[in-house]
Amino acid sequence: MAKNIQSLERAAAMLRLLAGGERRLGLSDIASSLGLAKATAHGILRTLQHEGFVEQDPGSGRYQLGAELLRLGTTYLDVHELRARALVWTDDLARSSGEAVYLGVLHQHGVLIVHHVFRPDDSRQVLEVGAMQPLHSTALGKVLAATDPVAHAELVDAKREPFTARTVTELDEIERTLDLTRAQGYATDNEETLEGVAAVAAPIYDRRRLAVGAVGITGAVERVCRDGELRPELIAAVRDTARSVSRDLGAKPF
Amino acid sequence: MAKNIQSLERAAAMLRLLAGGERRLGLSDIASSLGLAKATAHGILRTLQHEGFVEQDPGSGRYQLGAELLRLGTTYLDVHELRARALVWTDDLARSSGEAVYLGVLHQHGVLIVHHVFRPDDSRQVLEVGAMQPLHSTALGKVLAATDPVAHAELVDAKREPFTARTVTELDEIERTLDLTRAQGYATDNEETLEGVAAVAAPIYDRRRLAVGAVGITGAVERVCRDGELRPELIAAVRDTARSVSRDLGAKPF
DNA sequence: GTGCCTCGTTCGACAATGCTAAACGCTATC
DNA sequence: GATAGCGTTTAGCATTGTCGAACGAGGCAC
Repeated sequence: MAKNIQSLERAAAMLRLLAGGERRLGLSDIASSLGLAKATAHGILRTLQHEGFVEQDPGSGRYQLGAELLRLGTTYLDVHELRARALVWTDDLARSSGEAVYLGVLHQHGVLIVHHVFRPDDSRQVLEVGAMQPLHSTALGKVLAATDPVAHAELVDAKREPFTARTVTELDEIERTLDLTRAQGYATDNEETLEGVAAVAAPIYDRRRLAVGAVGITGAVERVCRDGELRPELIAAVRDTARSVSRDLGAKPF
Repeated sequence: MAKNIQSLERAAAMLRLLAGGERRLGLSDIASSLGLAKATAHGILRTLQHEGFVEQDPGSGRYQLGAELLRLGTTYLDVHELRARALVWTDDLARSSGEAVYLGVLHQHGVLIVHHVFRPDDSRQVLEVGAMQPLHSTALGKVLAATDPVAHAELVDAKREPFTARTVTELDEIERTLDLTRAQGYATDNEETLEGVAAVAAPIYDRRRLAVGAVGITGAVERVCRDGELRPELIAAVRDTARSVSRDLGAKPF
């Protein structure tokens, strides 16, 4: 394996550290967290600051993430082909289902939300684009783990946190769920991630028949479930949407 | 001035290049655009790819921005203090004015939108968080240029593009507008950026009385204007919101 | 089908580059 | 007013990233 550039790896580690820590971090904290000399950390931070990737509070001297990350992150969305193709279909799905729609792709150890359509009512909702969801408990995550080998490996390696009483963390049982997901072409999340919240998701394929993402809806269990199971018409709507997006991406329907 | 880390500067230039180019770029294009040897560019790109900041299309081998940027950019919003304080007030402003609300901060040569509340009706709207607005023609930009010396310098240096027939590009006239903005405490954009669209904005100050951002509303000129001027009640609402956020940030009201 | 061109990638050697450790000025604290 | 901690700067060394050239794989034209 070829060698990567040291200063870049360290800069990336700093950005992730700043993203993880709740509030701003001081230079000494950053240096000791990464095992670097203060001067080394300072040189990297100075450059990152000059480029807009980190900002420094003038008063305390502490560092936090910079605005350029927001600008570039938004640009990533603009270029994202899957997201662009899905935009039309997800709006329809939100309207027909009456629930919030999420579009996610595999990123590192979880699902990165790249598109989010609000539930079509006037309630206050926060945009979750850019947020991460776990692989083992969410509908989007199970779909990706069942259809993308890389996602599956990530799920096996990850520590599977129990979020609610219904969260499945044992690998054997999860594998059986993934087999079922592959067989029926969709996955559900019945209060396994959040109490009172259920979800359905289906995979999106590209022209090489590789899974490139997943689309699904999420809503209060009282609305999206009946007799403890996801309502069939919602499952059908989600699967139709996934198929439509796949076809837009060039996947053959047979 | 201290020296910055070369490889980091080059990596940042690459990310910006990838953000600027419409579609994916090839290695040779990137290397020649930045005046680097192909091997040098490849080493940086390989590291950026490993860290998730760029992705490579398996088929064509071309490079594009990576998902980690979206994740970090969203985290930037979560940590953003001004945005957090403004969240409550901007919702109220959108409801009372019936128009879309924007919150912006100075970034590089323009205004970066860090918060956007949709106009409270059922029309289809696209989220503009992460987008940039010019300093010389928008209400947010004029407010920042009038109250932040750094923003003012950026405005003077920038090339001021005429977007509509009403866009003011001459520096003398802009300076007079900025004087007026300082005197009355708000700025307007009367079809100077987009035909048929007008805006008002007011500055937000921190506890040291330094301008840290601007908040404003934007809407169709038929709704927000009367007799060719912004409606006074909208101006008052925007200024009230700006004052409330400033007070939340610790600014003394006197 | 074959040649050619261009692409992304790898290799090895050089020296420029970024790293380390120690000292600096500063602010806040007690 | 001494101290402890902060972010920052400095100087010198050797590690590190850079470069030019060569490699192998695809794609296009003919």
